[in-house]
Amino acid sequence: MQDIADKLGVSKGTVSLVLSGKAKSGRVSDETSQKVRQLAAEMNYYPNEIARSLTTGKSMSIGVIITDISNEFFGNLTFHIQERAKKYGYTVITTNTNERLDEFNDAVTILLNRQTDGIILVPVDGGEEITQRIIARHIPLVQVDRFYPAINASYIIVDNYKISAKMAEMLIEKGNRRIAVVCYDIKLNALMDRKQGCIDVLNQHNLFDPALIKDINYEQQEEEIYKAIIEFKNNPDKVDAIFFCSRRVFITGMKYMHKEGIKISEEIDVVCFDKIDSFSIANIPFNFIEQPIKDLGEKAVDILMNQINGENTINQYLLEAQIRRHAQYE
Amino acid sequence: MQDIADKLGVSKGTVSLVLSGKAKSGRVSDETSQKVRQLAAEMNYYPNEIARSLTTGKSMSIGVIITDISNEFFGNLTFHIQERAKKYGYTVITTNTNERLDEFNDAVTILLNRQTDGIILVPVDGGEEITQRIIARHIPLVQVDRFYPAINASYIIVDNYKISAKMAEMLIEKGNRRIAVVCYDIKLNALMDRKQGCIDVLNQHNLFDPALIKDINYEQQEEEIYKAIIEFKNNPDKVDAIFFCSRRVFITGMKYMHKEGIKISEEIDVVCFDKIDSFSIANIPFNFIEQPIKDLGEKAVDILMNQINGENTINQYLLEAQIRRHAQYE
DNA sequence: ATGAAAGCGCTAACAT
DNA sequence: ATGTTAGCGCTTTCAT
Repeated sequence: MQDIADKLGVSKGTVSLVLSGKAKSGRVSDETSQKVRQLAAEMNYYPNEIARSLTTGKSMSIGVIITDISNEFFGNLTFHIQERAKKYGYTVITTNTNERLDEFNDAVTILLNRQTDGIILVPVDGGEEITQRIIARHIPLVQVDRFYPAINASYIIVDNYKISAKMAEMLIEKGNRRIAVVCYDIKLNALMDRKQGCIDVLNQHNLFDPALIKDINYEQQEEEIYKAIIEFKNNPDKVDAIFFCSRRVFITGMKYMHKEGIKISEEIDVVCFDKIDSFSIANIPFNFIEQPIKDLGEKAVDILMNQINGENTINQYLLEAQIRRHAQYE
Repeated sequence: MQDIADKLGVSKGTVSLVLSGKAKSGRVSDETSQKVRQLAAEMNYYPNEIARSLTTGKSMSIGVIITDISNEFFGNLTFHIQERAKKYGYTVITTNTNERLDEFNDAVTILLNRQTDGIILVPVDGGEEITQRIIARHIPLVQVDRFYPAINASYIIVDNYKISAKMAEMLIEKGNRRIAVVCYDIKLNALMDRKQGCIDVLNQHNLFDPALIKDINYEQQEEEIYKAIIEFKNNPDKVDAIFFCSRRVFITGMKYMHKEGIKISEEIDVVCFDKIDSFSIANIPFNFIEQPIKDLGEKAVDILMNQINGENTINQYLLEAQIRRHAQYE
């Protein structure tokens, strides 16, 4: 920048004004503007955003902390966050926690140090303390997909309880009586709500059987899900339907149902919480719950941007999911 | 930092030395070190990485430009890149091009301005010019999954041609004679190699029939793939197998094969180029090609880091993919 | 063993 | 309409 100024015999300040688009305001003459722009192009000058950030105090970047970018749900979520942020002229730094507290803590620290202008995060079990630090430093924050009840901050999540209850109602209406639920044992509201929504409805209809509720340990999901499927298969009182509380659990469950020769839908109905891109490779009918991922991501960014721009209110949104059906051909 | 220095009556420089772990070198006394560390913790001081970057000239971040983070392949790739970068203490900024040149150009410009210490990118059709700028600015660069033949830079890709040819050989060996290929018409080496690998082998065996090679337009893939499936179904000379050149094409193809009542594997064999997480929801046997995504991502980071650390050689790797089988139960 | 000071590249307030 | 200057928070060289 100094180079440009020198060669043109003008000052660095003037060059800065032109190059950061503040030339209009009647401040710099068109002639100078032209010359500066032209020379900048010739020298192929690129502004140094780091230096700019240091002076302005804004990094024009936001941090996103998710569980695992290779997971289809978070991949989609991140995609929409990134595309939305792009519209605002913001850059996105993503990090994975792999559902681990230590990685979550590291991620927050790094983003804080990098002076991201705001943070969107998917809470991890036990992360309240470090999350409070974000707030203490007055860095705009939005929780997504889950939230810490003990923390007073913005969040945007899906109404897991409601849609799960609705799904259970629907299963019962269709004549299912013995309904099983397979869910991780992780103590996060998103998952617990899904399970509880089912259980409450089953109870209302006097159809609740604790033996049909399976809590799966995340680390040993393969074995535990397999075990659950076998139990359901051998249950003397025939199981009518299985509600799988998340994508991965559903995939694994289907695998072992196939292995056990269970005719899905004919013998046992299944439900998947989440839409999977590749449902169509299986020609089997079942219901699934589609979350409004695009809304989730875009709105998270919108809320964050409002906070970055000085708005001081806390926004807590509960979005509605949809029950949909993957149909069978023929 | 100045605050800490003032309160302790030492200089900013000393504090800097301690806090950036350079206290040892016999430079700062243990006593001062202690005091500085303690006070920093009390005041809960966070270093400003932006300022640090400005002085050191290293941003400790790398940029990653991919097609679309919501795509399972790129989600996985990005995951491994991020995890590897984390090990090196680097932060990752990701952006999606959506396979569009304008977005690709924007992405490169943004990363260059942000002073990322290196860039890993998935080339987009026509992006040679801006990619040259990265090189002109001496920013370390690694291409992944694809590469620009006209550009002399590092890359790491999968040997698409070889594995596709091998797959075709295998199909023929198993007795398939009429083998179809469904592939996007995008002019990127990764895709063209997959198609060509098949075609060359078919030709060698005198089994090549141009009518069975379908070039699919990316924008109208649904309709075009459907049309292709119908054609195959109605082909008077029975089609034995279909090689789908990528994940999305496979999923869509399977959908329409189901719709048309084609018995997959029994009537027509299928092959999917790429592994899909949720194959197991379908109890259908078929072969697929698994790319070494983890290697791809990790090695890309390793190569980049070597360059960042001053190594000047260009590394071009061709990794081997694997043929695997999704088995059917019973 | 520690202090002082320059400077990274830019912006913004103030002069002129 | 444009020049000057201070300073963002840190590292690093050179003195002391």
